[in-house]
Amino acid sequence: MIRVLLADDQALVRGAMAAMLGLERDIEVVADVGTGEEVLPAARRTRPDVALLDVQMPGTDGLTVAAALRDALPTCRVVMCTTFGRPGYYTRAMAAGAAGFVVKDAPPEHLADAIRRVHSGLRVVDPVLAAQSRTSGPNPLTEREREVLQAASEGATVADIAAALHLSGGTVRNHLSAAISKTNATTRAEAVRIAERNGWL
Amino acid sequence: MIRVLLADDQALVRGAMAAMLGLERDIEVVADVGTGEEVLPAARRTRPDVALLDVQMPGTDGLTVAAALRDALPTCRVVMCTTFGRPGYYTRAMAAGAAGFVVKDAPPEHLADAIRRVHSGLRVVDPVLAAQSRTSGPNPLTEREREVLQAASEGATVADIAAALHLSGGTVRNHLSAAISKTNATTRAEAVRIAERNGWL
DNA sequence: CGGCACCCACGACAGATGTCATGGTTCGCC
DNA sequence: GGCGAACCATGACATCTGTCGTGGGTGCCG
Repeated sequence: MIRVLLADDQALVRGAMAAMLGLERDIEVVADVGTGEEVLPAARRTRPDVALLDVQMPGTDGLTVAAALRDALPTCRVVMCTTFGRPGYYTRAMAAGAAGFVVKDAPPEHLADAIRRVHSGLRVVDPVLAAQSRTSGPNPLTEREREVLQAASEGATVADIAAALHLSGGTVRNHLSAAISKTNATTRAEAVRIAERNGWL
Repeated sequence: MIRVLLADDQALVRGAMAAMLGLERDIEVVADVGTGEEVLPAARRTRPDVALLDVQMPGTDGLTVAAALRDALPTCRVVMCTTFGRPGYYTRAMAAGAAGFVVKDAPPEHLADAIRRVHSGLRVVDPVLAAQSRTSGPNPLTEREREVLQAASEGATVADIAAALHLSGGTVRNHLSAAISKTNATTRAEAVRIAERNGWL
């Protein structure tokens, strides 16, 4: 029996996935939570063999949780599950010690499959994403650039960002300019889109 | 036995929802499709009692499909299902003739419940969303403003939009200015965010 | 130590953006 | 017919944005 912990912020799909996995003879869902913060306590309590984590969650995101979980329960294998097949997510998930990566576009059978493989010590990779993550490369943005672009992505103006990060307006524009150039964009908005698509934010 | 058609672009969650609904004694999933275009043919073939449609789908979106389905199979009731509880989606879904509206945050039991209620002739509404849709009101943007803002949301500059819509740059700026003012925003980017949140795009 | 990368800042400039005033057209409605 | 709403357009203006050059500070590595 493979003990599975489920983490996804959308209760409906979480319940649905639990139902689907429950149909499998060798899989047992022992816990399901809706936020990143709940994962660790639930995992300590239920000792799952595999944790299925959504990347996007309110509060602590799945990637951070994956790393923490790896430290707290080294025997528990992690499968990341996400709506968006962004190359950056993939690489970051692997860096955070995930053993598998499944996009929500994949055929349903893939999920139970991935859980079994990961449980038996194998790694489950999405070949398309793996290729993309090689071509798109690692995050080219420096920490400051990422921070500034992130703020801009939420609709903040230069003045807003400058105030929030205690910088001068000129410096903010410099960082934005660098980010725009590194993403091969021509506008701030475009840079945001590209960075988001690659999971660089 | 309630015959249900499932439409959601993410195969994994579609399969999971099918599995969950399959556990219910009185519900039978007779078709499941991944795009808006496939809905009508599948519905004609399988004659479902209830269609569960995701709002966001590649190609034809769920709201359009709902209206078409209402014309083609008037006996088939429609439940809209979506990740984002945007007030505009709710009102548009109701206008398109949907009988129910479920957000993916809702507890899993709600889904089967909603299907049963809708099948028995009732309407299923999300009280929170209904309230929001009253306060946020109907789409204040004119068709042109919506069109221009939509283009801007995809990262296009004024010049790009002007070229795409065969307008002068000044006109585009005027429409954008009007949209910004109507959304109580101060920037184009902010206007986009607000409009998206309300489902006005 | 001398590079090198990153961070911060200032100034200046072209171009884009948001606002406003003004004027034209069409269409539906009282 | 008069009126208002939506559409398109122009020109002018203040402001914001993106770019570039320059300079100074830190820390790391060969």
